Amino acid sequence: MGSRLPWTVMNPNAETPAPRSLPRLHRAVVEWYGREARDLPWRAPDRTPWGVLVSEIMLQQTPVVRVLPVWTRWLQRWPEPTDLAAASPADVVRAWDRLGYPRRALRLHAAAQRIRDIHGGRVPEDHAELLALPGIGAYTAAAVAVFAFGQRHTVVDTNIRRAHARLFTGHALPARSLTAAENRLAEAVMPEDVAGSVAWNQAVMELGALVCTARAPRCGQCPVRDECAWVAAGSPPAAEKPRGQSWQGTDRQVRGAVMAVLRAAQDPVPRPLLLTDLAGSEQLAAGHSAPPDVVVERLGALWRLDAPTEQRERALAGLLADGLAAEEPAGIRLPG
DNA sequence: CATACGTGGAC
DNA sequence: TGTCCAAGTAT
Repeated sequence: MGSRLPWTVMNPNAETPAPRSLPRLHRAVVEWYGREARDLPWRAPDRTPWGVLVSEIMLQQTPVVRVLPVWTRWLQRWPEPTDLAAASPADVVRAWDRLGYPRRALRLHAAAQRIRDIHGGRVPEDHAELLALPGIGAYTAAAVAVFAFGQRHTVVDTNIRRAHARLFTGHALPARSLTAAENRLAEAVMPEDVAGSVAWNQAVMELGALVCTARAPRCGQCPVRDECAWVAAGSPPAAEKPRGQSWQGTDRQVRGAVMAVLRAAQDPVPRPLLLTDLAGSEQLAAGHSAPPDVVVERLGALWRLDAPTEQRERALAGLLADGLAAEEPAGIRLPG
């Protein structure tokens, strides 16, 4: 067979070890990383496992540029897990600022307490122990084990999934949810030696973030363009359109607005006042460019859409269930 | 396996 | 302008 197509294209279900061409791929991508990688503080020589762990949690579904300032402040304020463990949940959520998904902040806080209580205040190196921490799933456990402790694990994040899909499988985008086949592929294409595997994981992730991007991939700058199954196939478009996350008029939107009010308030907010504030919330007005009176009218319409009070109450119930807000005589407040 | 979960920048 | 997307996790 004189075909130059990547092995997975010829043998999509293969679970066999790496083909002969992989070392060249490894070298090309790792060299590219050495040239083009971003200078991020959680990659610096003086990084700590705790700093890496914090960065990985913050980076879940959140862009690097938004994480950078918050991460820096966070590490200054809470340089060790035990420092964060001693903080109040309210302070933790406020310091989280507007990174989004504030439950991550609460889980990170809980993880810090667990690290203090059963790991002697040190971030555990063991993958299974990392996985057992709140807020840490398959990706983050592997990422910390690899990037903080230099171990050999398959790191599979959205960047790597996309790069693998194009490079090896020939698809524009990976499936909606992570499949067992993707994990097998990640293991199959990873260098056998520990140092090589760490470099490869880091480099492919960066390649996905900077070059092999979701929207407009910069194939002209790709170090492995000639090896790419997707390019070889003529860069066909994605099979199915991604399903957008609904937002307007959902509990989620209301939860976001509630969080904005509670973050800004130092004292408990009386329930009636909270609901009033929500009606005038910028969050809920965002996306409307009409004059103020029209916006207010539209918001009114939004609230009236279907049982508006019930919707607000449901969002509030969600916050209470998450422990993000506490119900007390004085009003609603952040926990702690 | 699908869905809920924040926030804001880019096209 | 509305849609898509960003180093996922828990249920």
